[in-house]
Amino acid sequence: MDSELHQLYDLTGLSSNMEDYMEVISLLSVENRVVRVKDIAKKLNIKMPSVTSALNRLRDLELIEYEKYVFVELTEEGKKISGQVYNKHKQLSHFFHDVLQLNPVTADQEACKVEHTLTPEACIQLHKFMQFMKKADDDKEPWYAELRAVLVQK
Amino acid sequence: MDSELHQLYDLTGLSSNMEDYMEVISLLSVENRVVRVKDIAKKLNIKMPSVTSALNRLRDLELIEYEKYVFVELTEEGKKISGQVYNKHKQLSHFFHDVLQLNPVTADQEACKVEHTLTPEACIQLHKFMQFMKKADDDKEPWYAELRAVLVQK
DNA sequence: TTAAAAAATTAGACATCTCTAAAATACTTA
DNA sequence: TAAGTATTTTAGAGATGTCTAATTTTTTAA
Repeated sequence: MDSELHQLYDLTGLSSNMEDYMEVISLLSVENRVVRVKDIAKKLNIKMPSVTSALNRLRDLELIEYEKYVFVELTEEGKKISGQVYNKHKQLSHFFHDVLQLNPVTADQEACKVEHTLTPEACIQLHKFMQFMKKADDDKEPWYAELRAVLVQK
Repeated sequence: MDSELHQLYDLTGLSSNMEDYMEVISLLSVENRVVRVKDIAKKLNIKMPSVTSALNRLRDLELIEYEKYVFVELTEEGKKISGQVYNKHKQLSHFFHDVLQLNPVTADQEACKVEHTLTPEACIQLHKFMQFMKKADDDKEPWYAELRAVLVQK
């Protein structure tokens, strides 16, 4: 159990920016048939030449398959890493939305930033915490309703 | 009340690194009589020339008073900003320690990283959340004891 | 099938933040 | 007070990650 969680939250060894690229590539490869430089740039709010140079670095790290003018694909290693980042993201985004009651968009933005900094240990604890909170919500615990009321207040 | 909180958590407009410098300078000016380049470097785990160049930038921003070979002091604006960062830090460190049950050192490290990314809105919600949790702890709510038990488990 | 439009890349610059090596300044103590 | 030590700064380089302008390649459509 412990080792499973560790696997989920293992560090990638990538910079925040590179992790962002991996995550966006992963998202786009689900959303669209192909992953375009233009779309990566749009999602990350940067210009295309920045994407090209990032893709070259990610290819050198063997996290993507990429040749000039050809669409991008994740390698097995790349899928593993983007999956790890995405798991952290989901966890955090739930925390910010379901617990702290931020609106979904803000919760997502917040998760985007924090996901790169959380250590495996913190993720494991957050995971346990979120399970507890989810159960309280499902069981309609009165204290959980109170918490929600407090957080929704201006 | 709302505006008070906003003031506490307002963004500094500084990069993560610059915020770290401000925080360390603030800490050292409490700990020691004077703030030395050497000590800043040690706290941030970097070399002295990096500190010198950061100090020049912070002086240009009028956040510190600094002249070559003379000890560093925070300006009023600098105190305000380092205070804001420190408040976020304290909040987060409590969350990681008191709620998620990370050990104090890890909790502090985690806070150090996250403190630069949290928006004012998220901070406000976290603040409310922490107040609720503290009250539950003080009131010895059974569910709070359960939560703690879950989080302490391996 | 070829001209126009769209997409992507290259080239080169710039900001941030770090480093090492060497020089300058300040402090200490014999 | 002068020599030696500690501290700080300068100079210059390198990594990361961004940009604009110009060029190249691919796609589209007349």
